[in-house]
Amino acid sequence: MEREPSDTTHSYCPVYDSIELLQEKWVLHIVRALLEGPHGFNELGRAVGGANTTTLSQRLDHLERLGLVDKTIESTMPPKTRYELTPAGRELQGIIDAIDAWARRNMSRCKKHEASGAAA
Amino acid sequence: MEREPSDTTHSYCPVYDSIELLQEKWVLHIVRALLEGPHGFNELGRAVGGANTTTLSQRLDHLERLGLVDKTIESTMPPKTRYELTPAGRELQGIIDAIDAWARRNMSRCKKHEASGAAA
DNA sequence: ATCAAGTACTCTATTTTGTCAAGCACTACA
DNA sequence: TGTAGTGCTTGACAAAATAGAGTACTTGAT
Repeated sequence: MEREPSDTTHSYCPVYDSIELLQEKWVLHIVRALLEGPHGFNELGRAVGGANTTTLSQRLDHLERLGLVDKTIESTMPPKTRYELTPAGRELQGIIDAIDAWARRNMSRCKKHEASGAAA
Repeated sequence: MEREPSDTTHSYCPVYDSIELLQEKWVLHIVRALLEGPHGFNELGRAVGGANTTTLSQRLDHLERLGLVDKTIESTMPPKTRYELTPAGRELQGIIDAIDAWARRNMSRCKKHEASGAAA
């Protein structure tokens, strides 16, 4: 009675897949930034808190392939690109809102708890 | 006009910190599993889809230090441990619900989009 | 009694993932 | 002219996650 990640009796859960996506490093930060409006590439990198270009383009590429982000090249040579959320991407607002709500209510307490050496 | 991750003018956002926490690999899966009820260690590992023990104990340790997870050793020698969410941890339900709602509405479309070679 | 499997972990080695630095090709401003 | 900005890509490298073995002990089957 073994279970593998690809186990078909346990999988196919879209929620599991979504979690897999959202826990990719920077993805949630990218979504949060993009919910505030379209961004350029470097601009976005700064907005999310300093993701490096390699990772950033990798993540954006993934989000684009999933149809959550739209990439528009406004001009090639002075390079100008615009990244923005598609309708499906904009629906992620609910998730960010939930995180926002939780964070404002619990995060400071968490850090306090951590600092007070709760692992004793 | 440089910006570093530790930039105090831009930081201190609890939301940013929460995202940092939630995007740690397996954390969302762990929370989702624990919302269904308490779990033992190996049991939890299987529930989240096969995280290895090293990573799992690391994550549980982190969540415990933040006061989101409670660890109870029920017996030392037949080893038996119980992991469960604290009240603050249980409040993460809202986030999982939001992910759940989004996933059911959009995830299948995403995968379709991806498969259809949208990166052409 | 002995074998197989389960509990909760930790340790080491290897693979996967993410990051850093540099560079291209060009514009804008001083 | 030089410095800084735009949007990326590539190759070398570091950090994180993984597999797999090992510890110590119990339960259930044979």
